[in-house]
Amino acid sequence: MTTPDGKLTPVQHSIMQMAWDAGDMGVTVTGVWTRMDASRPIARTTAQNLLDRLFERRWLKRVKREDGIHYVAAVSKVTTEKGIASEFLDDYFDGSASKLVMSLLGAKRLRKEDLEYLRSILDKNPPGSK
Amino acid sequence: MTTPDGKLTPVQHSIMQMAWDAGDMGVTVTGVWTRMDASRPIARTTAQNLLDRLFERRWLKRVKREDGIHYVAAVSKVTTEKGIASEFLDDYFDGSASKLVMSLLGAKRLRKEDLEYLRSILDKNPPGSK
DNA sequence: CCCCATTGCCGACATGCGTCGGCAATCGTA
DNA sequence: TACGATTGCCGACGCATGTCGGCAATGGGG
Repeated sequence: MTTPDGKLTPVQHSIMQMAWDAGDMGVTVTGVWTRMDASRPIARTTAQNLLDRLFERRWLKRVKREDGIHYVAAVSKVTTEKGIASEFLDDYFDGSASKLVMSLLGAKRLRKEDLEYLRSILDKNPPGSK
Repeated sequence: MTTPDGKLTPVQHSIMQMAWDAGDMGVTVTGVWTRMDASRPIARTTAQNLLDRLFERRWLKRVKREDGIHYVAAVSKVTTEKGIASEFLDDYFDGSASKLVMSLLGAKRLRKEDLEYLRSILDKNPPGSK
């Protein structure tokens, strides 16, 4: 039960991203507000609530410091993204990574660098039996 | 405007899946209800509303036939899945397919068949420069 | 022909999310 | 010291979603 609740929406994920980038330092309401406001104008209380709800759902930890309240990521980015990718696979691609990659290929979302990179990963993986 | 609105939740996607499987025949409220009820007990009106809202959002077309109302997929599965995969990539992996595949790899969601399949895809792709 | 099962549809609910206004406390500077 | 800006927090909204009950119409079997 020290595990986060539920899934992350895109907005929520973007906030977690800021928290991960900030490391132990954590983020503040004003900090998040400012950065979000850059793209789409947002009220300060909006950032506030987003942060608070993420805290209630145990995605963030609250740390009171001299200069105000900081929110620190409670789960690692790597762990979280494994979960996100896995759930997505199960929810929309029948758990088949191949199907997902094929759709990505069809959508032309795999650029040459991606292909080369994937090849390098594949090249140093479990003995390709064949 | 003959384009569907918004994204599909997992439940909604599972219904679209039934519609795609049914092809031109389409699905009926009772049919969807029965199949959903198999996993988790659901009221008939729940299936009804799910179908109706998907219709309002232009994911399904309504076809009145002698034996009742049928709902037929209004968009192809292939097109839809390209979109789903693309949006997911942008929303959670910074648009980078490589990052996504790495998470899948870390989550051990790429089985041997997947790796072999990916290799075969890579093998017949744009002249790997360099 | 009548009754009951099926079908279609309307309205409603609890929840979560993104969004905000307003208020009280605090703090730095003029 | 006094005042304006900053910070923390509560309550609320509109909307989408999954869920359901109830009712009217339709139709097939006894």
